[in-house]
Amino acid sequence: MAKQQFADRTYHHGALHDTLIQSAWEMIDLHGVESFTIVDAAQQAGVSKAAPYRHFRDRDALIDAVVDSGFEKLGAMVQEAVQSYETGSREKIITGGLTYIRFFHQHPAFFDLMFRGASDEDTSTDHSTRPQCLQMHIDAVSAWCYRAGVPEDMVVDTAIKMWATVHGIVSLSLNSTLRRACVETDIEELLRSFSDTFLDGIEASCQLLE
Amino acid sequence: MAKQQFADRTYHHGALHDTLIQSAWEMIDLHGVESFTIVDAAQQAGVSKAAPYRHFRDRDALIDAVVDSGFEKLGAMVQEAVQSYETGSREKIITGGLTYIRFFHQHPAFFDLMFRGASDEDTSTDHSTRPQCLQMHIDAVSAWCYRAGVPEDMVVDTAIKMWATVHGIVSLSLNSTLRRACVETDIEELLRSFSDTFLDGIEASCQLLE
DNA sequence: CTCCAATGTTAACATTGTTAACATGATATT
DNA sequence: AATATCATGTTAACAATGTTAACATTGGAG
Repeated sequence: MAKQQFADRTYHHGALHDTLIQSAWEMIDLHGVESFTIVDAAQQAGVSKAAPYRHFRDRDALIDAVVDSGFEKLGAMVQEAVQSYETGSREKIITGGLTYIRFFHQHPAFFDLMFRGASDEDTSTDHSTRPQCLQMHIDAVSAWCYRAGVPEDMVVDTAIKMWATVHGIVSLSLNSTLRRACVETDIEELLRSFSDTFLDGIEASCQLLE
Repeated sequence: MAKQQFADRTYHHGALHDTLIQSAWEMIDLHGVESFTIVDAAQQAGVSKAAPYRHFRDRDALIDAVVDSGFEKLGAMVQEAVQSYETGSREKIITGGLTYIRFFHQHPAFFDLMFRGASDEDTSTDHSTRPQCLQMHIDAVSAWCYRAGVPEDMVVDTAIKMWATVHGIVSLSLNSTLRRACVETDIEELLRSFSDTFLDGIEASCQLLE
């Protein structure tokens, strides 16, 4: 459906690369990676099933590109949500986390995909969007740490712990088996209280140092 | 290699169901799920490629059974590691978490697999090993909470948060992109300090209530 | 001992990923 | 403007896999 603007055009598609990534995103978003095929993607774009191979080495490479676009979307969404909050505020960190949660609740199929362990050591493509997302988070935590008097050498540690928390919560809430165990738990409230307990703990331990 | 005890036996294999699960475990453990095929599994068991369909509806059903066996292994390993610790102790919880981390560092391919979100609502098979793993953890946290004077209605909440923490840490340490950000971080030490900060926070907030 | 249900085999088939050989046309160069 | 070139698309093949149907074997219940 749709995408007819290119379907009956000329011999050359003109924007196949981007169209494939976008189509693939939508298809995976709706039905998961397992059922995603190059054939379907090509058909939806109105080209032959061999055409995608002019733009992507193989199926995995296309999926990899879709994952990159996912990190872009995630980064943009977090940035958007976070910008109005004061630099160094606790709310800025928590809002980032909440947005992270909401993003993957909207696109659950991509959670597994974007953080699967077996990411090839693919040096050919860029992938810079991935560390960027983490860096945004580290910056926010870093600013808060500075304000709260947390020593320099604990910043990355603190950021990692906060990220692990948010990530673990998402994973929990997306897993069908484990979800049953906490069906009545408000996920967003869970993150808030968790963050507060944790950040309180950091602050307390740092005040002892002074 | 191996499995010849059944290979040249009779027309009927005799233990194909379990053999397939075990072979599949090993193959996935070594090379990941994507490259796992029914054909290979059948060949390794010394049967035709159609034989597995007498025991499993399709490829996914076999993988699902392997995942169940994984939860069994995980549960056994945690139980083993934890049993010598005192009921209700903080160390018992942390040791459980450390074992969880070690298990998935030994079997990284199964982390994605065992916690993938799109687990079908398959009511046909058992799957009771999955909640069992979580229940063990909840019990340990529950015992600690009782000792620490944490009110009843905070127990599940606390257990979920601890689980999310451990799970997030594993996910972080297995992901190739994110691993780089914390390459010099000692994962096990990270869990210890995180747990201490968090559990201290819980204890402190509960003492205020008294 | 006989029969049947469980389990295994062989032989097909559609789908998919992938490549090779060929076609087209947008664009730079003369 | 004419043309050469290279990126991009097409068609036609292929092997591998998942899956099913039709048939074979056998262990065990009656």
